[in-house]
Amino acid sequence: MNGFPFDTLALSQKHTAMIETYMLEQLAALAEYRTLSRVAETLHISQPAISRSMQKLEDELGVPIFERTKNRITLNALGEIAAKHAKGIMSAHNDMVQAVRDAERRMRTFAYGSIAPAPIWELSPILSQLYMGMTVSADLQETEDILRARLDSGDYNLIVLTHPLEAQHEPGDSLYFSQPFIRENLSLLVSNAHRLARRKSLKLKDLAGEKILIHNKIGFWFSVCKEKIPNASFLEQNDLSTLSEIANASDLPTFFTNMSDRIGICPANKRVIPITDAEVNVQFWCVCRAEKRREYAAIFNAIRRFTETA
Amino acid sequence: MNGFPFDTLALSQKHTAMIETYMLEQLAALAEYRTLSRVAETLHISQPAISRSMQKLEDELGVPIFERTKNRITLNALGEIAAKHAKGIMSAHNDMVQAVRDAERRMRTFAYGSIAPAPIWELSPILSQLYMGMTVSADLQETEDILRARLDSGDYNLIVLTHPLEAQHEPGDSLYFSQPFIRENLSLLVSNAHRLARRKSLKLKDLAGEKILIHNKIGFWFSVCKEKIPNASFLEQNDLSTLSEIANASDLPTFFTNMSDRIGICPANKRVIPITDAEVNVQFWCVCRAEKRREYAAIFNAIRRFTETA
DNA sequence: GTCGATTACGTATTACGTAACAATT
DNA sequence: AATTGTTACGTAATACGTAATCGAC
Repeated sequence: MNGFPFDTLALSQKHTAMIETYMLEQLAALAEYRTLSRVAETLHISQPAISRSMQKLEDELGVPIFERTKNRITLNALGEIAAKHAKGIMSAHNDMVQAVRDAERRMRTFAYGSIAPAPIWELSPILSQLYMGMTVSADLQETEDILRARLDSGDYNLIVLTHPLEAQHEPGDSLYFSQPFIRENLSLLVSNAHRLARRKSLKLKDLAGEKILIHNKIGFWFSVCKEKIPNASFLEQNDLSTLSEIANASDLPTFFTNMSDRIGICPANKRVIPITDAEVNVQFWCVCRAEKRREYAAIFNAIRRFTETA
Repeated sequence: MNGFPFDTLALSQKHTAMIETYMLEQLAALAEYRTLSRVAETLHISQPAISRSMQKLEDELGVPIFERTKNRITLNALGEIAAKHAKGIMSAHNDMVQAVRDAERRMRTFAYGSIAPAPIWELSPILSQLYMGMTVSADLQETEDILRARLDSGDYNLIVLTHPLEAQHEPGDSLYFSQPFIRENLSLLVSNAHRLARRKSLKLKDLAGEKILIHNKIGFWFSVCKEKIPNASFLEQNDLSTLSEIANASDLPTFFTNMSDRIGICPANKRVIPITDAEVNVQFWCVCRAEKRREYAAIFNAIRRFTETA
């Protein structure tokens, strides 16, 4: 025998030789499928293999875990315990590879979420340039809750809100770091024939009862509009180019912001009427967890430069 | 290639082949010992073996988990994560064999604890006869807390207290089942020359200031005596036969109960004076968890028969 | 008969050790 | 020179499949 020379001494009580993975896998499967044959076809190995594995497992545990009759094998009480643990270990295996791969993905990607689309249009180019070779992924979310939860869980490196986030837990040091980003102001885009076309400015409640063409992937705007405009009927559209085509071809009013023109929605023989409610004239803030502030210093510098020049 | 015929199809993405135990073991060890050579000598395998294992592990995870220089290998951030999980899985392995073997031991032994020695003298023979071939283990404990905790944890199948145990949590059904067992009454054993020798009965406080020879493995008796006898100086002894020899050879008073004679401590030219305090004239109760009452019916029947005839 | 578990036996896989090598200290 | 990690190569351990056997339904 080669290898460990003390084996000859240790054979009386082998130092609790670690249980092999395949045994746990097969035991867990046996607890599920109840017969060796079904385990065999499930795991794509032969019955005799399972039979021997379970014998060996039982032998290594040193206690009987099966109730055997001539052509039936069932787990006894100890076997059920063992199987429960085996399942736990199996899922721990999966958790391990999951965790490692997730961590790797997080290292390779900069993921952020935004409460509105406009910050994404501006921020993603900045980040892509800053994190060359990395994946920059941006999510649009309707609610702040999701954004904060994913920021805290580490799913997001950064989020964009309409207000800064301060520490509500610790009095001394903030949990979050917030920095102002772009501003966005909502206007209504109406044809000259529209009843509101002459107005210099509007309140949301002035739009009561209007039929308004609207994009439905616009983050918090959507809920604000639905909430603040009484009896409005929104004609939802989720394709941007068709939306602007319909808007041009019809007299239906649409929304428009100071950021909209950057992505090519230009008004044609229409009027732009500012909406003056505070809720729709927002200052966006980029927020990260306080402990990441140093790591993301380059980002916040780039954002500051962008904000100042823009 | 024999075996699973679809392997040829699946080779593009091997269905997340489960990580082998030896890899986890070696990874965990590497996180501890920091170099392959030290891992090798710790686990009693060669360095090249570790080297290849870690390469294979890294390959299977699909992400780099090491920082490699020509003659140095260290875990990177991902490797630390992997190692943390590996350690968890390793201990889960140990927990599994531990749990199974513990469960087996519990099935093979009837373990109980008692607040006093006398119930053990009576109960163990009964249980041994009832559970032939099983191990009957009896523990003497000084406090009820330990007994109850171990009864609840399953370490004890049964405990003996000086009072029944009723449900304090659930109003309807009791958590415990209690059945009366033997009674035990404390007396003082004194030589005829002793100042208390003429007394027909005693209170514990009458023993104030006495030097008393006492055994120190007598469960609750010890704390009761220490608590209720003011200024007593106890001469502790933990060997029973030498205690009775000293008692016979000296004029020192000792304790004695109605159960003492069963184990051969007989008074020789001494007087037995009953002590009348309620705390030292006790009724013992056998207590099990309510859900075990049916399972232990035979025990409680045997106890009842014994109690009635004795 | 079929189905399920076990045993026997040969084989393919693979984790191992030895040896040789490379590079850093 | 000593230490550390890697590669090459042959070997020993072992988990596997096939075939045969036994019992139960």
